[in-house]
Amino acid sequence: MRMPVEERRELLLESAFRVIARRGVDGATTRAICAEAGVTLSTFHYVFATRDELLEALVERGTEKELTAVGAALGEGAQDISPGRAGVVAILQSAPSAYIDGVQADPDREQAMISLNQYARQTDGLSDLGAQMYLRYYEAIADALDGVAAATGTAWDRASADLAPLVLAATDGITLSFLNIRDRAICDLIADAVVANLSTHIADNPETTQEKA
Amino acid sequence: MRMPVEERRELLLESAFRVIARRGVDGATTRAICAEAGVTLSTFHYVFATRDELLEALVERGTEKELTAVGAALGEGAQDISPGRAGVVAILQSAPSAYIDGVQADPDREQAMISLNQYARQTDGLSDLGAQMYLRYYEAIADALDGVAAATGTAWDRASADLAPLVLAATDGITLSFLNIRDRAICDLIADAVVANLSTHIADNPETTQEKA
DNA sequence: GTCTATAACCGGATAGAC
DNA sequence: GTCTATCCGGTTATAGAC
Repeated sequence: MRMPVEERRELLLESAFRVIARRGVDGATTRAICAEAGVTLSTFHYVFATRDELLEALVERGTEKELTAVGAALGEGAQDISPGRAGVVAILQSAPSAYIDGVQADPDREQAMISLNQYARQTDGLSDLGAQMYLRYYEAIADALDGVAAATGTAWDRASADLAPLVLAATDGITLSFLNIRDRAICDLIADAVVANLSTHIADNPETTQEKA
Repeated sequence: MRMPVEERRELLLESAFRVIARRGVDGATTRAICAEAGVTLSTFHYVFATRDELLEALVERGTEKELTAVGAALGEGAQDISPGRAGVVAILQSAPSAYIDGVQADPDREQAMISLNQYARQTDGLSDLGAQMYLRYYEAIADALDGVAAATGTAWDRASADLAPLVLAATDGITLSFLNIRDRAICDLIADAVVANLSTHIADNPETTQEKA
């Protein structure tokens, strides 16, 4: 079945991601990817010069997709905004819950993201990309935290950039816990702890001081 | 150089771990492991029937070693015990700091542990082992938390089994953060947050009530 | 127990027809 | 663009000498 290059490229990237989710990066041989995509080796090499090239593209693409997914998840949480500390807590509680829902619904996806991150870290020329990936997550989370504060008329008692690492660490912890023992209750425990911790960093500002009293 | 089987077995396991630390599980070919150990392929297969057999043994051994390492780290922290809330906080602060020191001193070691955990999770017949690994960590951490409380004459306001997941999630988060961006300050931020969170769960008991006033 | 040599296989990549 | 057929390097595992 003939197909323009860009489309075939997308198909191969998606197929590769699915294979990696099931069998890890090293299990994602060109043959396995091609079988998943329903094409032959030649078609693969018509689109990508080498397997490494596909993996690099996949690492970049994975980061972008994850960032938009995170943004979307936080967007949902920001639906029901009530001002003041209570409003912040409500949003803080819904976001990790939504994240855990996502992990539970599609654990293989997270498995693939972890595999790709590890691959990037251990691969010459891609380790910087792994670092950038994390830094961009931090930025996105910090922006989201600022957004929450702004929307609820509150503020954080320290730079949101200092709070973002806690959030990412928590999601990493939640993800690994779930992938290893598949116990949602434990994930909720971790999520509750982060929410509790973040809550201690809400510094009510003038508009909502009445919440405090 | 002749050597009893058990000794050769140990040597091969250690060599394999070092190779995995540098190049990942899939980079740990039998050849690479043998080169690291200074033996030939035949010697490898005299000790282990297959490469998979070595990897399985290594996953088990890795868990044990990590558990004893965690125990030792907590043992150090328990040197200077002062009673009451202040004593707990002191221990809580020293433990993660020591953990981060360890990660910083030998990041490849953590890289190897992560690789092995991921390998176990994605390998048929070893995924249960990955789960057990995590559950045993939880137990060890819960025991340590109980020990801290007992040594300082305090208590936790909830089951230590409900606090353990937070600690492991934090160490996972710290480890991944460091491996990706190598910024110790960020690791300390995460560690501080866990300590702060755990501190909120100290329920002073009769012996140390004076601390509260 | 450890070696050298080799069998058997798998993976990435290419050639050339269509 | 996509196919079939093939090359070639590297990997696991084994055979048989010492």
